[in-house]
Amino acid sequence: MDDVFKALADPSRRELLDRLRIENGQTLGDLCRRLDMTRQAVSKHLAVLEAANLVAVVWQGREKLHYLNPVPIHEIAERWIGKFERSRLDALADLKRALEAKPGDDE
Amino acid sequence: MDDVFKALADPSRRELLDRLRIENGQTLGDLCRRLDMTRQAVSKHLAVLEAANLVAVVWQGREKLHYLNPVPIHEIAERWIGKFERSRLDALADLKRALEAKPGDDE
DNA sequence: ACAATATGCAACCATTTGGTTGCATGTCAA
DNA sequence: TTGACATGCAACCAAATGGTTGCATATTGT
Repeated sequence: MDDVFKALADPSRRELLDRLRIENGQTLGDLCRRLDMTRQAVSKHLAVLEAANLVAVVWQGREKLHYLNPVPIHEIAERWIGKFERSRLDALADLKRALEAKPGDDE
Repeated sequence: MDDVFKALADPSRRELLDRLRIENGQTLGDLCRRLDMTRQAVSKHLAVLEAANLVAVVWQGREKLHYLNPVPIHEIAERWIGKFERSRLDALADLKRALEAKPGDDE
């Protein structure tokens, strides 16, 4: 799971995922267009995304097609973010209480 | 928003958030216990979390109380992960189709 | 006043990261 | 077959990251 978080931490990689979300199954070359980076840089980013299992790859002759795999993101949403969502309002209440309590300590 | 992703990318920092979720309003010292790291290391991580607005801080004398702020995580869930959840099944279908199409190309 | 406690700040270090350039390899099309 | 195209691999580099140690500062309790 750490791989997924790490992969999502980079804006360029999130951009790549966004592009695949808009048009799935693009090649390296496709993804390079208008992405102010070298092909090799993009290639490295894609390797990270592959390692995190966020994109799957299908070779078609000399072309490598990249497909978005939404499963890991879904799992993070379910298992990790979900936890925080559940305690969200409690945490906000704690915060509010703490912020109100201290400054007016001197009554 | 990038700050939030970057902050969430580190396991130690997610651990810290987890601890605050379990018990909100802990001090630096509290958070250091059983966290195999120097106080300064923990302090740096907390600084990153503060910068990302994921924890809020209330000074109480010489103690610094840390409170979880769930808002940024909520926003990411809503605005970013939500997008991918929405196109989730389509992407899975694309993937499946691509995987099935190529290997059995030779019919 | 003073010692203990809770924290901050700065310098330093090793490793990782994001990027580059150069060259090699495999596939398609004429 | 041969040239153009799509990609991979490796070396290299600067900057960011995660961690340390040492010292400074502020607050508390006796």
